[in-house]
Amino acid sequence: MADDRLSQVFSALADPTRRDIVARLAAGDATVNELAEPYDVTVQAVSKHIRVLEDAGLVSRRRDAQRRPCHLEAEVFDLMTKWIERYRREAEDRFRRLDALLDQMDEQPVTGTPTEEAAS
Amino acid sequence: MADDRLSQVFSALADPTRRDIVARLAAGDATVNELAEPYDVTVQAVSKHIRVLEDAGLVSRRRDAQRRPCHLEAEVFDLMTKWIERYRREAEDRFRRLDALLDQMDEQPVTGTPTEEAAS
DNA sequence: AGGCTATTTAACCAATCGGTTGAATATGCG
DNA sequence: CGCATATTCAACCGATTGGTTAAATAGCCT
Repeated sequence: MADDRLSQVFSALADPTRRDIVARLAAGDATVNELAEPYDVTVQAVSKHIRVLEDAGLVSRRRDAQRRPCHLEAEVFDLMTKWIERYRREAEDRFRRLDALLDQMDEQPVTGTPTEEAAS
Repeated sequence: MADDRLSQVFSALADPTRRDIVARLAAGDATVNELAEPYDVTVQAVSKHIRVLEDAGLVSRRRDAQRRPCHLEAEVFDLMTKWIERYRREAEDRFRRLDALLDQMDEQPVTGTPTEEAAS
């Protein structure tokens, strides 16, 4: 994986277990053990998943005695949505222009040369 | 990588070269060779990248003689934005409720027991 | 048919990933 | 202190990834 922030975030969310962890953290903070409970992998594996989310900036952690509760940092989502929305909009605009062109051709079929069109 | 659609899409966009390809396709369709030109990897490597984007449903392809022009399928972005927005909203709502609670405590500091509060 | 261009397939390689087990570290509690 | 709990670190393993080179396939053009 490339080490830029956007790549890290997309990559972190490319794993279903990590997405599920994020989903659960959206409802409230939780410790590693709490998060690990529903999955049938070891707590060490979950600890690694959390590390990935933390490195991506999606999760931050407090200290509470021997516990390390996780907190979702939802602002990072903005990075993704901005990227996504930008290119979605570009593609949709292009699509709309094509639609408009087709409508225009429907009303006024192109039968001659561009020169003829310019003369009208 | 898990084989569910959302994982595929996130995973496909976790690579900067593939994100750049998507960005360029947002401006208009292009062939494999055209897409490969600016990068200093082989055209075969780019062909593989396009395959990944295609499998994720982000790109579709026409046939034009020996060329295979790529077209961006922006609808798939919806899958991601829906997922992201859902949990972002949940986390922000939680944050807002916490804010409201803090404001309330500011106006009316908690000095007694819950029983006292109920009696007032 | 034969050659040129565009693209994919195959086989390989080093690095990374997601998982494991086992040991280490950190902190609260009696 | 000594023990239990929570979490991480280290070493390892098989599968996947992103790249390579070399060969195969597909479809123009003369």
